[in-house]
Amino acid sequence: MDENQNPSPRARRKEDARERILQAARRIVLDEGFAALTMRRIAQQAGYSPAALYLHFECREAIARELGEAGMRSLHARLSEAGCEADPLARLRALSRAYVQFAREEPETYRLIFMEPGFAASALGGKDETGAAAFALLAGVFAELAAARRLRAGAQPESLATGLWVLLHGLASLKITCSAFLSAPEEELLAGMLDNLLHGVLRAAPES
Amino acid sequence: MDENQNPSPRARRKEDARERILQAARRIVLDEGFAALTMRRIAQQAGYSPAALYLHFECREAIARELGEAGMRSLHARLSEAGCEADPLARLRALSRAYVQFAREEPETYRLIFMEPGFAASALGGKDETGAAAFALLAGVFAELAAARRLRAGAQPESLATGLWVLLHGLASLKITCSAFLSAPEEELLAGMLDNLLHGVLRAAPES
DNA sequence: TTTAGTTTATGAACATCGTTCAGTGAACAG
DNA sequence: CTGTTCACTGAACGATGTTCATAAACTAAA
Repeated sequence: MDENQNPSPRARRKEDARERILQAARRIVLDEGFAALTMRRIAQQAGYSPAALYLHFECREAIARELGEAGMRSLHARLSEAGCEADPLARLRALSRAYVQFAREEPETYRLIFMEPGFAASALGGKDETGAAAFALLAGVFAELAAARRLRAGAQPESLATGLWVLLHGLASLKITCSAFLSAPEEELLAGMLDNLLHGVLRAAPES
Repeated sequence: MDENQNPSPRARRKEDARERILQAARRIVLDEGFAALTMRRIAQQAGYSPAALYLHFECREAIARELGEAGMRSLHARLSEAGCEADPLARLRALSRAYVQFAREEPETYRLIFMEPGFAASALGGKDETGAAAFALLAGVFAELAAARRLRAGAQPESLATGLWVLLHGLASLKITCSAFLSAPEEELLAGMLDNLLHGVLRAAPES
């Protein structure tokens, strides 16, 4: 089909409208939170009638889903940026910091991706390649450590990567829903947890 | 004031009504999920008119909050049951298993307590003693380990307890919102993560 | 340009949501 | 028995997601 090889003014304006609606929705989530993401509110912000949104999106959830996918791309970009550290241990710490930093700076986006029912399930479990790519960044660290024989016997890289994600998500989501509970600064908590993880997982005793 | 030292039939029936409403709400959350917790649905299930609920509760969120507190008591009870293990390491594993098991068996209750905005914050950060008691069960393990000098130098019991909660919550909540992502069985994942944690935290190398 | 057809946008409406309120009957106190 | 309080209801208000008939705007063919 016509991918983008002949952007007729029709299709162009339609794509513009879609993008403007998404932009309005993104702004609402950032400024007023996910709970404020209302069809009427989006329409008002985008300069449309509420009914007009249904010409470009199937339903409210479709908009939220697309917003979640964009958020996942944003998270992946941040992780990619942190993933250029050469040393795997430094990279692991950089990736972890970038992850919780994303959740801290855009809590409503993080909630939309990972804490609302029906989004994360399709984003990570389904065919979304961005989620898989983000996970691969974490898995790469442990794969590299395993290749260098720096993991203790019996440690499986994939399980470790999953465990790291569990840890990061636990910290990020608890900070969002239950910030009063995490008494210590999360950066400090994160550093301590990573230290524990590495102490338990690495073969030798690498300083830092 | 009159705590319960003169249960006039008036107050008794009022308390009964409250309890019946809560019971109906609990059933709805368990059977149809938290999203289905509607005032009209609760009223119908309890045999009341929707408006009648406001004679016993301030608003929908008040009902949900009370349900969340009851859920927290239930979680605390489960943890208490698992907390009678004498050996601290075995107790840690039992507590962890009980935690994720609760989240697996009552995911909607767990979501209500820890994943919805405005509940966990008040339950754990505020003056809710049940949440603090539940956390104390985890902290007790590490306090005991510290007293027996089985923790590695520099390991702070309180931080370790928080870290364990982070880990458990990460596993429980990812299982709920993103079950497709956790490929390995969660029991297996939990065991591996606990092993890593202990390997990194304990002084000697205790088998099992 | 005129005409026919498709696309885009709207306003009104429906069902459902949380919540409020005037009114109704029953249970209580004197 | 009487007057008052209490538990409860039906109807309503505003807001939600969504649909539909209708109108305006743009596109393509005559």
